[in-house]
Amino acid sequence: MLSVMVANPHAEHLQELLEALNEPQREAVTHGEGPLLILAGAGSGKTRVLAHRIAFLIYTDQAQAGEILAITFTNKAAREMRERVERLLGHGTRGMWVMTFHAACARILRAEAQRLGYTRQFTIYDQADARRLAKRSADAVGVDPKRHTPAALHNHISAAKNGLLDAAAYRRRAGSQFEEMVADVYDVYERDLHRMNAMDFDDLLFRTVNLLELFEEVRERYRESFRHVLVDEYQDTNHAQYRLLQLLVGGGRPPRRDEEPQPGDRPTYAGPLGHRNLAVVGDDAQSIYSFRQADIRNILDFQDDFPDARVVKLEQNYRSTQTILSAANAVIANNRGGIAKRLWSELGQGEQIHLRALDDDFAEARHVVGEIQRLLDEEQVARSEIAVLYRTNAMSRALEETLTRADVDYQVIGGTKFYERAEIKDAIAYLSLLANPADAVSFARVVNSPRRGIGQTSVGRVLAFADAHGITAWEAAARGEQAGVGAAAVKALARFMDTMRELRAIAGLPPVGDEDRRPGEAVTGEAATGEAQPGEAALAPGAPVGDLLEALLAQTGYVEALEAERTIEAQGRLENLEALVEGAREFDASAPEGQDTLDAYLQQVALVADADTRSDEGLITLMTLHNAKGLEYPVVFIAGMEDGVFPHSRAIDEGGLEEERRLFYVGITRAMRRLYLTYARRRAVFGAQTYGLPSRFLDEIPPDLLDASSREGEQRERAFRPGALAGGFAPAGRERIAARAGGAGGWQRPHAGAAREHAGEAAAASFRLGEDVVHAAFGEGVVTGVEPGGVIVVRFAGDGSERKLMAEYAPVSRR
DNA sequence: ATCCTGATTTTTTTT
DNA sequence: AAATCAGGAT
Repeated sequence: MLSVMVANPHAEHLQELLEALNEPQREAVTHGEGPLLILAGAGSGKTRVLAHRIAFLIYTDQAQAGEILAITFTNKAAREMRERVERLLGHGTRGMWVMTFHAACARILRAEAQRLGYTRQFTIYDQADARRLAKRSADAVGVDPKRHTPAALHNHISAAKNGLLDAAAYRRRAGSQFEEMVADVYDVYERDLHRMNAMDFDDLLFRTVNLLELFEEVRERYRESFRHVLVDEYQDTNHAQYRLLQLLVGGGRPPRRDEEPQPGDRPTYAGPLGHRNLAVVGDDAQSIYSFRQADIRNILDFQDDFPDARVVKLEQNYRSTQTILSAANAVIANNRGGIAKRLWSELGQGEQIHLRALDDDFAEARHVVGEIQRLLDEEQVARSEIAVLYRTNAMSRALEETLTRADVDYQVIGGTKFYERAEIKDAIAYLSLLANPADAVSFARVVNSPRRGIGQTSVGRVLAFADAHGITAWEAAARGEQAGVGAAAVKALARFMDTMRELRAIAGLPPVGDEDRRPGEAVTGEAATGEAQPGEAALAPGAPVGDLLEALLAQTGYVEALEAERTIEAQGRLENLEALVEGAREFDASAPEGQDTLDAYLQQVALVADADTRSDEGLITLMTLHNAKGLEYPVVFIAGMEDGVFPHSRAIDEGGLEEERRLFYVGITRAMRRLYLTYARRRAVFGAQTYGLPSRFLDEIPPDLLDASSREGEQRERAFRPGALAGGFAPAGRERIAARAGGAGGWQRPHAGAAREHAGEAAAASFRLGEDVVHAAFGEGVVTGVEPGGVIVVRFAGDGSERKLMAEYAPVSRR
């Protein structure tokens, strides 16, 4: 090692790079070629190790920037990784692939899609689009929609894809009538996707694996190109991702029993070994994505895959106090199996953990907010140092309302997404349809939005006609009459198509019909090898995406229709669209050399959830426990510590307790100095009151780690400013918890969600447009809309927000 | 084709 | 509590 350093022109940098590391970290960073497994406990500096390793590989000339593929699970993690590497190198990382699995696959497929019978403009369907398509497929097959929801069907298909089973392979394994039916739906779903030149999220992985298995030349090219592959959060990889990595680095093992090929399956590639320069980092105790088919065995069996792998354990935690670590260790000890790790910290015992019981979800929220206010005022804690975590997104509501009321600024990570709003999805669907005329889902979405007099029936006829004749929705729309569409709708369709053709011209796209191969006709085998240079732009660059969007919104009449509504809600939608255009302009400005900007833009929009767009400094952060993985905060609240909420009732039913416990472990270990746990005896779920018991996980925390008032049985709910709501009296957890922990068998735990009572009293006040109202949480506002079903829209003066409320039940009254 | 109303569903977690 | 869906009225 030393000799390398001395001979190296970057010797100074190198030394600096390595000095800042502890011994095992340094071992991982300086490991040379060959497989490397880094078992990194929570807070042990794994991101740091990855970033340093990348810098080390470059400084020691073991790799060029362009020869590194570093994979993360979220875009946010990717961005952070890139920034850290740039800081270490002191310059940019051009050519380095630092991105999510999905983004890397999309990029490879963009270049190679033609080999699989797709054009490079293929559309990426998000979850909602995929579900819609699954519903259509289910209808086509004649599935009873009452018995099987599209979501459930799509989940099965998704699981199959992540297991690398296509429809035929899935059918071969079908062992029940239900699975036969899923196979039928899968068949149609898969065929339609391909016909529409579209892929869902799972396809991005599956098709890339297909590509690398099928085309030796492509496989070799990417193998050579990525001399070193690094993977973060390896415990959360699924089978498709596992297989992808094996193909890229050349390694692997015989199939497991549940992966045995069946007669009729396409043979999988098992060729010569590759460079095997694969470095993975992970922690089996933090595996929390099995619902996405993550397979914890990937990390547990890494040494079977690579018997010569070097294994490094990182056990020193730099984040949390010993009290917090002890709690985390005690909790996770209740799981069976797993790789033994002893996390330790030099940060001292620190403060004990605070546990509080509250009467209901709003009392819980008031307690949390009251404590936050105290920390801000009395202890000079910064807002950015505080996070509130919860199990499900829906739980943010009580917290948000209470924070708003207390005038504490906050941000929610995840949750309702910008790109999921109807007007944004419409605009994106227009772009998708322009780029990919075969995209029937987008076609169906926008053809009558704004209203053009093309209703469900007409759209259905067009799509059925396209289906019957094996043509695209675009082509079918141009032949409305033959499709049996009524005369008025034919005219409307023609006008719509004219508009779309004009927009295609503005986008710089050629007229539809001759620019690309019809999707669905795969170019297979040898015939394809050698043609089509990846990365080469086939089309002339068109107008910038921002301009195109603006033109589109104007020419389709979309903006006009919204303006005509003259409601504040429509005003909000217009503002959202302006924000979208603005974002697109920023994208244009930073896009490299104008080529294929539309495709690149659509890809980014599809793959970048705004959970990872910016997170403002200076705000309290609210998010789900899942979203918190990889983050750390000096002060962490975990709310909703009740059985049925956390662990979630579905997980209890389906035997997912160990994963829930890992999720709790993740939550605890986010905290650096201070950890608060709260639960509510009563909580509104789906608008009905539910009674819950304290989470069984609370019993697993050694009582001496809890602070005195947590243990001593009673304390007052913290006074809540302003407007001092009734401070509830809370005889707290200890007796009940201790009683249960002590008494073997304890008391019977009612099935979660069993106890419910009806909520709300009547007094149906009818509100009228323009009336001044006051809301218990949001304050003063004005009625800006009255909708059917007793829904009113209120614009609040406090924060300018607009919210839909149930007039009958919401705490609003006339002012 | 579109609007209106009542019924049903939603809540795991995400690329 | 609020969103979505289905069926019926216009």
